Amino acid sequence: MSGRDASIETIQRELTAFARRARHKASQLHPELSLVMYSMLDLLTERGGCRAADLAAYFMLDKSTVSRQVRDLEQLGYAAREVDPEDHRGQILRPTEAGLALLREANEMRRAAFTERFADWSDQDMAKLAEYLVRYGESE
Amino acid sequence: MSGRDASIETIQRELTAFARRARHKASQLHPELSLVMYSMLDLLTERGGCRAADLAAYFMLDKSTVSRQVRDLEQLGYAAREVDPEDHRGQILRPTEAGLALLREANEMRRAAFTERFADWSDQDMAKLAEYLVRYGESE
DNA sequence: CGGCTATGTTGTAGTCGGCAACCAGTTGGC
DNA sequence: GCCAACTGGTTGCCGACTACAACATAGCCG
Repeated sequence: MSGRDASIETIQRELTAFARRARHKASQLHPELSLVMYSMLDLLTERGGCRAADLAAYFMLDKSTVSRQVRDLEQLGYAAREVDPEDHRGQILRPTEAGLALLREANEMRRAAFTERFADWSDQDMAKLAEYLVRYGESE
Repeated sequence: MSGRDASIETIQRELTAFARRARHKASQLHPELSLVMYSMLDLLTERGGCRAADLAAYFMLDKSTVSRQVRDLEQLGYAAREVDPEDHRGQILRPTEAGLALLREANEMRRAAFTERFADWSDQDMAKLAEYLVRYGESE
């Protein structure tokens, strides 16, 4: 097996291992916000508002799934919807103040856990891992 | 926010996004085998047989969940059970020939998909990503 | 033997996800 | 202008996965 194939094996095994543990750890880290809702709120904040179709595309989820999650987010008061003035079919989703506060809190808890995990990493290595993951994510 | 914190934000977001997409991709790659069953079959093969309790501990799943998954694996003919001769409470689980063949095929398909995804990556970058992921996984 | 622990199974319920059918708004060809 | 095709979103329905609790069975130790 070539070095390339060995790297591929390692990468797929590690990413799969991560996927297996993600939900378990997520519920431990911030029990008040499901992983899905957290991720969606995070993307809404990152992009400063987007449509449900964008969420569905980004997370590779069915639009019905996104529709229900968005409905719950709105009912919990963490996100608000307004009709897109440029296209009345769509809705612009934005996090509310409560949503932003919850997100900040959850982020801080998660950041603390990650900080501990990366205690012995150099700044350069962390930046490079982040860069690789973005590059990998973009190829999906 | 420091560069370190920014890296942590990116890493956690990308890894979470990966987890969300993992199941989706897994079902596309080998529809006949769920990600959980694949992982279990993989561990059974790697360890050359183990008990349901070991699977539960490794995947951080409830024993009832494992029990049902194992039952399905057996009904599909991909795994076999036998009472542990040393402890009649437990069962030794082993992949069948069909299970091994399915695992080989799924592995090959996955490897091919990853190969395509990394087509424009240099050997060095792939090796470094693999190294980072292993290092990250070890800290879990 | 009698309590305690460990291994699995089953019942129940909740969450997440996809598919299909549907409605509403937009776009493009005629 | 008008109808067809497409897009964004909602809802009904169902299957997959998971946890928790209750239970049966088998070993362990006093």
